[in-house]
Amino acid sequence: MHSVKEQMEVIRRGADEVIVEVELEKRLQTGARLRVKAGFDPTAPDLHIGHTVLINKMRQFQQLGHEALFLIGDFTGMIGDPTGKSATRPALSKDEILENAKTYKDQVFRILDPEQTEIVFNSTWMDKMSAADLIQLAGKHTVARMLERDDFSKRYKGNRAISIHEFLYPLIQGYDSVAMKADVELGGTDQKFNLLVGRQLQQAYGQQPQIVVTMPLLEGLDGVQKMSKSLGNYVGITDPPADMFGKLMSISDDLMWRYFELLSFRSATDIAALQKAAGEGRNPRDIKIELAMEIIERFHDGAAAEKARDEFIARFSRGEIPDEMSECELATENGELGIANVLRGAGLTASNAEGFRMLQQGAVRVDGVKVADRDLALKAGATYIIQVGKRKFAKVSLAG
RNA sequence: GGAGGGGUACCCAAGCGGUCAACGGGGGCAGACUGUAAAUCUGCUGGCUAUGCCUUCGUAGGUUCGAAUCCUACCCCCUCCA
Repeated sequence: MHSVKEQMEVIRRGADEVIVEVELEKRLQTGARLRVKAGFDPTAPDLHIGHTVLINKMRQFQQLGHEALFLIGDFTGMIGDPTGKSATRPALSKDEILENAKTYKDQVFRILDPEQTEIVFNSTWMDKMSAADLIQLAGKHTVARMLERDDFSKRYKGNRAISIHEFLYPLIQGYDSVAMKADVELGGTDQKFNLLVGRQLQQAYGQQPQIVVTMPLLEGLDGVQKMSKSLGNYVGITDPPADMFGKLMSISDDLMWRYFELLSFRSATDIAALQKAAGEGRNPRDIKIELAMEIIERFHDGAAAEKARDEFIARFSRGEIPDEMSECELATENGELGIANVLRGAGLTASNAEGFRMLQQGAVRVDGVKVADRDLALKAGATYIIQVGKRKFAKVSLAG
C-alpha cells in the first residue's frame, strides 16, 4: 500500500493543476478505491503520444490501486463538438463510433491494465435522458457561470455568436461525472472549465465534487506547438519502430526532459539522476536513446526497440545504407532512363522538377556516389540504390 | 434590408496593365556544421516530352497586342448600421 504522501507525489508529477489538493488528500486518506474518469472524443481514433500523457496519468492511478474509467463520448460525438472556431466537427454514425472505440481500446490497452479498466459510453445514460431531464440539468447551472469560460466571455463581449447547444456541451460532459460518480476526472488544461462544471453539477446532484487533475498539452516535435496530427509534429502510437526512433531522436535536448516528465514511466528520482549525468557531461544523445527505447518498447516490444536503435546507429551515426528499403522496377525507353524520372518513379521525389532541384542541391546519391548531373541517364538491366537526402532510400531495377 | 472592406501559391502577406511563376515572412525540403540533435549559416520551395512550352492570383465571361492588375455577372468571407 502506498502512503498518501507517496500517492500525492505520483499524482502531482507533470500535472498542471490538482483542484483541490486537500480534498484529494482527504479522499486518499479514507483508503477508498477512487473512480478515475477520463473522457475521449471518438472522432479521432488514431492516438499519438500526446494523448497518452493523460492515459499515463490514468495508469499511475491504476498502479496506486484506483479504478480507471475510460469514457467514450459516443453521444456527444454524434452531435459534434462545436468548441473552437474552426469548422464544426462532422457528426459520426453509431457504426463509425463503435469502430473508433475498438481502435481506441487496442491502442489504450498498451498502457492501461485491461483487467482494471472499465470502458463506458455516455450514450448509456444520455440516450435515456428526456427533454424534461435535460431542462432540469440545465437548471443546475447559470449563464453567468457559463460566461466565465474564457472562450465564451470573449465571444460574448465581442458580440459574436454563441449557440445554445454550446452551453449544453459542458453540461453534458459534467453530467457524465454525475452518472459515473467520478471521484477524479483527468483532462487537458484546455478542458479545465468543463471539468469544473462537473464538480459543480455533482454538488447540485448531491454528490461529492470530483477532484480535477489537468495535464498539460504535450508539445510536438517542434517543441513549440502542441502535438497534433494536422501539424505533422506527432509520434503516432501505431508508427513503425524506426519512425518512432527517428522522430524522437530529432527533438531538442530541452524537449527531451519534458518528454521524460510526461511520457516516461521512470521514477522522478531516476530522471533526476539522468539530468545530473547530462550536467556532468554524459552525451544527451545517449539519454535520448533511452527515452526512445522506452517508448518503442511500450507500443511495440523490446526486440523492436533494439532493432530500431541498431539500425539508427548504423544508418545515421555510421552513415551506412539500410538493409531494408522499398524496391521497385521501372520501365525504360531506349535502354535507359533519365535520373529525374528514376527519382520520381521510385517515389523519392514528387515531380521531375523537384528531382532536378535535389540534384542541384547535391542531395542525390546513386550507389553511394553523389550525382549532380541532371542529364545523367541510368542504363537498363541493372539495379541501383538511390538516395535522396539523408533518409530517403530506394532500390530501383531498370527493366531492359 | 443598407454601407463599406476583402478573397493571391502549404499558411500569412505584397503586387494593382507589360520587366510576374508573382517581393517579403512562416512552414517545408536540401546543403554545411553536429549528436540525423537543437541553434546558426546557405540554397531551393508550380508542372512538363525543359535553355522552350503549359497551368496558376475566388468563379465565369469581356476589354486589350498584352491582365493577378481594367470592366461585367456570380459565389464566398469580414466589419459597421438596421
